[in-house]
Formats: sequence, structure tokens, C-alpha cells
Amino acid sequence: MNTSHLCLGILSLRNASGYEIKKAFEETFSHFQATSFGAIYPALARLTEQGLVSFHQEQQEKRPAKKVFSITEAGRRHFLETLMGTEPAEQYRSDFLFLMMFAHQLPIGHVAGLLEKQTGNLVAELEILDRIISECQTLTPGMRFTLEYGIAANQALLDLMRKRSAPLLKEIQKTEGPTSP
Amino acid sequence: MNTSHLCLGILSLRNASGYEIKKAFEETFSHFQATSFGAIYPALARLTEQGLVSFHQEQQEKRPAKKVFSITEAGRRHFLETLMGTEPAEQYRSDFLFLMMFAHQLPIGHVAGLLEKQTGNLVAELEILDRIISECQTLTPGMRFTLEYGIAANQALLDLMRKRSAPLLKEIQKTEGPTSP
DNA sequence: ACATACATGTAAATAGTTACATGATTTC
DNA sequence: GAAATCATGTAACTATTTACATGTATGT
Repeated sequence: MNTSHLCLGILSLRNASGYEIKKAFEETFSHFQATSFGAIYPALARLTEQGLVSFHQEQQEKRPAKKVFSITEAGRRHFLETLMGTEPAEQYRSDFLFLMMFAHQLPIGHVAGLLEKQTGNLVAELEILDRIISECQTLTPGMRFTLEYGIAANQALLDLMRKRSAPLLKEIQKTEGPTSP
Repeated sequence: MNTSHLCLGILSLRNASGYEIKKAFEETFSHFQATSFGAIYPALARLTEQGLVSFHQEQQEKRPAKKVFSITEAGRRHFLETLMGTEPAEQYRSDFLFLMMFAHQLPIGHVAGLLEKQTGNLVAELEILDRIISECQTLTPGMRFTLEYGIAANQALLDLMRKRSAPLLKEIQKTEGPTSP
């Protein structure tokens, strides 16, 4: 899945400008996909060249003109083929866990700070997901599922953080032994 | 966190060749970080230039010679500064959830297949993590924590998949309405 | 006065993946 | 006889991030 596919995905649901596509990824897609303006605008230009999307200019009062993109029939076919050929994979990269691997090399107070910050991040993420799922009535089944999925993971991790943070700090102190202050 | 930092991290724990660093990322680090030979070898060359690591050749019988790298004092200082300046962030990208967003555009049988495959992926990942945590007695507290973290997330997601897969398929069928076969 | 939202776009820099090249040894 | 493990490295390609450039309008 690259930025072109992400754009086609949004456009298969509704017409949108590049700016609105970016917003969609900050709002409803942010917990499992991300992209940036620097990737979206060139992608839309390429898709237009390839005839997979088209656009019309929309003048606005007191706002810059918009390019509103629509997916073409060819684009819809291409997107469906992409979906059919895509494996259900996931990738997870965590600087937090990398830091924890080296916790014994860090000042214990710093590790405590990291654990608190990570707990806060999980709380914040959960609040966002809970808000979306309760505020939006018109969610498609698929959309609701992605939110439940995010909530399940974040809730389990938050529970773990609350249960294991203090014991981890104690274990690290023991490992460091009597040389620690 | 880039490949150079990942290499320094391994070398802060023990001496290793490029090949052994790659293996470490396939084994104990695979659930939260990844990298490739094409990134590791150039990174080790740069780190050597910068004086953050050094190496000696080790001849082996019936095997190609190894370059065994060690972290220098400067490297250790640099790595500690990097750790201290790194925020506890996480990033998650999921093609699986992206596919679920468009489940209503796909044949229902295909969606069922995707749900099964994803469930299988979670089971496989859990088995790997369980095996490591039970087989290795000499785990550092930090390492054990990263494994518990991975297990917690994967177990929660597996539970959700088992509870919600069938209802999701039913909801999608309803959404598609009487036009579906 | 400053930040944020709206709106499009480019360019440089960074980084990483994938495939290739080479070659011995061991396992199936 | 094929595939996997050990072992290092390069090069082409792909992609993305970040910062910049430009400008209006609204909110604080």
C-alpha cells in the first residue's frame, strides 16, 4: 500500500481534494495509515496522467480554488484489483520498546518518565478512538471494525503498562545492583 | 531510530558481525523493529568512519571470514545521548485494516479469507513470542517486558478477531442488501 | 501579533528495499 | 539436486519526509 493506493481508497468512497484526503488520514485513518502532502500531490498528478482519477476546479469565495478529484471507472477497477492482490499484513515499529530494551543503561528516573509518557500516549489514543466511535453514527461496518481493533490493542497495552511499570522499575534497580545510588 | 542506532544498540549489548546483527533483528527484535543487509552494512561502514565502532577480522574454518564489530567508548556515549533524546513513540501501519475499510467493495468470501488469514498471523506471532519467553531463561527485564507487551497486544487482537469476524461478515452482507447473490 | 485552517505544489535530503554478485558448507 | 545457512557487500530503484514557497481568512 503506497500513497497512490491510499488516495484511490478515499476517492472510492467520495470525491475529495488533496487537502481533504490528508484530513481523512489525520482523522478516521490515523490509527493505521499515514501519509503527507509531499506524497499526496505527486500521487494525484500521476493518477490523473494514468486516467485513474479526474478532477474539476472548484472556485470558492474567500478560499483558494480547490481541485476536486473523482475516481474513474478504470481507477475503480484498478483499486479493486489492488485490494484483491493485497495480503492482510501489519507492521509495527516501536521506539518505546527499543528504549525499554536498554532500560538498564539509562537513569532509573528517566525510565520512569518514559513509562509514564507511553501510558499517557495510550490514554490519549484511546480517547480519540472512543470519541470517533461514539460520535459518528454513520460508520460503515468496516470502519467500526478498525476502531474496535485499535481500541482492543490500546486497552490491552494500557492495562499492561499499569500492571507492569512499577515491577519493571524494581527489577531494573535489582539488576543494576549496589552500584546504583 | 535508524539502522545505525539499531546497530549501536546491539553492539552495546555484545560484539557482533553484520550478519549476526541481522539475525538479532529476525529473532529477539522482530516484533518491534526491522532492518535489512542493504541498510546494515553501509551503516556499519559509516559508524566505523565516525569512530563509533571498531572491528577485527576473524578467520574461520570452512566459513567466510567475519568482521566482528565492537562499540567504542565514543559510540557508547553517542548511543546513550540518542537514547536520552528519543521520545517513546510507536507507529503502526496495517494493510489488513485498510482492506477492512473497503470490505463492502469485496466479495464476501474474499473478506472471510482475509479474516482467517489475519487470525492465523496473530496465532503464529503469539506462538513465536511465547516460545522465546519460555525458552530463554537469561532474559533482561527490558527484553521480557517487550515480549509481554507484544503478547498482550496480539492476544487482545486475537480475542477480538474470534469474537467479531462472524458478526462483521453478517453486517457487510446486510449493507450490500438484496443485490448480493 | 501570532497561530491555525484552508489550499496547492516543489525540491532537497534521507532512507530503505530489493535484487544482484560471489562462494563454501550443510541439510533434506 | 535443491535449498538453506553462513558471510560481505554494491547498486538501482522506490518512496517518503521535511522544509520551503505563496496567499487569504479567521480566531485569540
